[in-house]
Amino acid sequence: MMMKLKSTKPTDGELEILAVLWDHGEASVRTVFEELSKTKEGGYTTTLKLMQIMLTKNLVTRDDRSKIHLYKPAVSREKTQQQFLGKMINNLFSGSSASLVMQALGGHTSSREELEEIALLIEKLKTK
Amino acid sequence: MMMKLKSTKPTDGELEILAVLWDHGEASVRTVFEELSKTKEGGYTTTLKLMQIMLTKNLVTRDDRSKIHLYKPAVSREKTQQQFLGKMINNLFSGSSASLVMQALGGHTSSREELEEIALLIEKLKTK
DNA sequence: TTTTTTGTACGAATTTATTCCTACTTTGCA
DNA sequence: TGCAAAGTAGGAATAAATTCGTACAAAAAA
Repeated sequence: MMMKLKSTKPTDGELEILAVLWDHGEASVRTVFEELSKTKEGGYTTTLKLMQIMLTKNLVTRDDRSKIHLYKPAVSREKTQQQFLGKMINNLFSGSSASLVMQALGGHTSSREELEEIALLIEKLKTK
Repeated sequence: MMMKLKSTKPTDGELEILAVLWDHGEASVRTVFEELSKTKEGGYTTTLKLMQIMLTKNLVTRDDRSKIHLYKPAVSREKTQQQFLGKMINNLFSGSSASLVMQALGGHTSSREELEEIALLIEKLKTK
């Protein structure tokens, strides 16, 4: 029987770490820590511990052949985005993704190029 | 000096309660509890306690002239949507609202009418 | 009027997330 | 070699969110 390893919903702190890992592809605790330090307080071992916990939650994988362990995201950015979008659409937008899109477009500025791109996608979706 | 009453970011549990209050405009603990029970376990006093906490956080207001206290949302649905969208755009979409919109459109189905409506909004935004 | 039901208040227990301290190990270098 | 630097592991303290038990007050029903 096929048993998918459950990956729980990342917390806020975990999301920050995942963001770094998604950008780098693979990174040591040191690298992640340095990156987070740019915008955030906190000690080295805090990041370390969090990443260790993420390992037990199967949010990341780890290569520990070397002394310096290298971590990789075990969940994709896109999948995680969908996960959070879905939750938000249910919780806050009564299940209507269109309503979320309208709010996002209305409340946050987008460049003309981005708007063009979105319009294009809509055309494509309409012909489906 | 103008001091705005701080209203902190609602938690998941608080969001569920707010959703009921937004729909009803005003509701007793009993009403909210019944509503939540449709999709969720948990005792009456749990909902009560949560709503009391929300009062101290200024997420709701309360009319306690009658024995049955009536609660109203103190934050608007739209404002809260913007708050969460903003956070999500930063955390998960590298600050690009357009990228969030693309994901939402791509990953969650919308009706043709909704797509039309969005396309219309985009036209309006482009002429700005 | 007595009793039962429905309600609020509040404290305590639990759970989950976060933070940091300390111990120990390995590596690099003087 | 021996010492300092950089790592990981793991436990304990703290914080935040959630859950529920118990006490008591008010209203409704018997």
